[in-house]
Amino acid sequence: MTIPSGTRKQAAESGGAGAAHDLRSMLRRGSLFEGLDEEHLSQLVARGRKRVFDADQTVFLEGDRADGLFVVLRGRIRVFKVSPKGREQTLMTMGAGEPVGEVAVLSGVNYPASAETLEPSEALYIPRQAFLDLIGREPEVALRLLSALSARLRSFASLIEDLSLRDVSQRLAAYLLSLASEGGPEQTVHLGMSKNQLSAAVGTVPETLSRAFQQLARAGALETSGRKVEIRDRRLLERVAGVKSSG
Amino acid sequence: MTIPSGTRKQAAESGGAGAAHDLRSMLRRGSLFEGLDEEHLSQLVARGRKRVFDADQTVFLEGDRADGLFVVLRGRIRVFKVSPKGREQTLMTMGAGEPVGEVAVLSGVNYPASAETLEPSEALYIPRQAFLDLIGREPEVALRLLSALSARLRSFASLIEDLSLRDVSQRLAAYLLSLASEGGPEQTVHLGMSKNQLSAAVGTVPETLSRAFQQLARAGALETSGRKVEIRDRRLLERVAGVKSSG
DNA sequence: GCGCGTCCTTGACCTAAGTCAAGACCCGAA
DNA sequence: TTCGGGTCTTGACTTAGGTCAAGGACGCGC
Repeated sequence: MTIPSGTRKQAAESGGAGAAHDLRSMLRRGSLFEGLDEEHLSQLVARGRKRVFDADQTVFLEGDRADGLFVVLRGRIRVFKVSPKGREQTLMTMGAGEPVGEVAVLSGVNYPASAETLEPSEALYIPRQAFLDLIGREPEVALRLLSALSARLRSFASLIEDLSLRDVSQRLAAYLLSLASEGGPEQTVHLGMSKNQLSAAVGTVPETLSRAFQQLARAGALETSGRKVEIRDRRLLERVAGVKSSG
Repeated sequence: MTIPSGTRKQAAESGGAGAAHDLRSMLRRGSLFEGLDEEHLSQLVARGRKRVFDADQTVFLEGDRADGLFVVLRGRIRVFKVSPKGREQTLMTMGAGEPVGEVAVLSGVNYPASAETLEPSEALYIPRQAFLDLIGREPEVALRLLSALSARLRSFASLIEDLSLRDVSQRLAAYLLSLASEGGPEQTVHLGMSKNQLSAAVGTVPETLSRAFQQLARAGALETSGRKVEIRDRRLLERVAGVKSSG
């Protein structure tokens, strides 16, 4: 429902030349390529292809043959699964500097989930072999990638835990707190996506999400207006979420 | 409930010497260290420590400080999360040659989940630094590890999908089929764990699991007896599971 | 300002699945 | 053989949360 086929426009492409310097510095910003030397970076950019996306545009679909991966340069991409009946479950949301679709490159031949943009975005598309060459040659990058995948594994594990062992209000509270991360007891957080998409991230349907919000609002934990949520009682929210300390 | 504290016996340990050759060939069996040369392997074994576990013994608990990882030599280890109320959700089950706890070594300082044996098992405990040294020095191993983590990410993603978008019968059917993997339309599969543990793997409670079995049995898809399940109608089971083709 | 479409909320309903409490079964020990 | 312990199943009940169908509310173009 979030990806009516009519919305699958073609993304703009641009060859390796042009703003190559720009690209390199953008890549460096992400933890993955942080300390990478000029030469390897240039090679990567030369063999890659920048792609520009509108908001809510499909990046790839589950099952598509994966000949490469994307590194987000700007914007946000959400990765999700779709049920036969059209319900969606978001697996993760990736921002600038983070890789998307590398799992398909490292094992298997097609993307294990679908991906779309949450806002106007740019990504560098890197062909499989170029990426494999790089990590084969630069152990440093391989190590960074290992730690990135580990972190993702952690977050998947906690999503599994949430879906299996906690109810919608708990998940919503936890999600909001993760957006709020630091800050005082009162604070405004921006969802950065539609309530529809939020429901997919939290693992429920819009109706139930709405009721969960209502419940938290009635309890005095927060107030909502559009895509903004004002946290009124952080402690309460933490109590609802179950205050899990991360490792 | 599966880990009453009284069960946390001390695992037997043995120094690097002794059956070192045995260990090396065992390690080579797993895909992770498959082609590794004798020297690196010896180092690994020298710096590691073999540990022997009974069935249903705790290997580590979520939150424990992680100074190293385990490589299963024999038996099976299941990794799981526990809710405040004591319900469990198993994340994965690892067999011979597979690493357990490497996520904690690669990112973060403590184990993100708990682990226990499903049967009498042996594992090589490898201290963090020994492992990091190895993958820093042997790009081949790093690559293998990357592909192992990718595969795990895939399986986590599909567990998330299952928990969020499919019901218990579907999950059970899919699980049984994954155990049956190949083979004719009629076939006996061994669960290799108690129904209690199976319910944690499938993401439910024993009562509901029991009813799901009953339902599938009444439909003629299978028959159960103890820890064995006889598949009577594979097609039907596949239809229930939703026949997901893997990538 | 008006009308329309999209997104969000609300209400009423229904069903999957969790809880609680017995019982049945199996097995090993005495 | 009988007792006692786990483990599994069954039944009756409750509830979270999904579904369906209307309404609102907001934003945008005209």
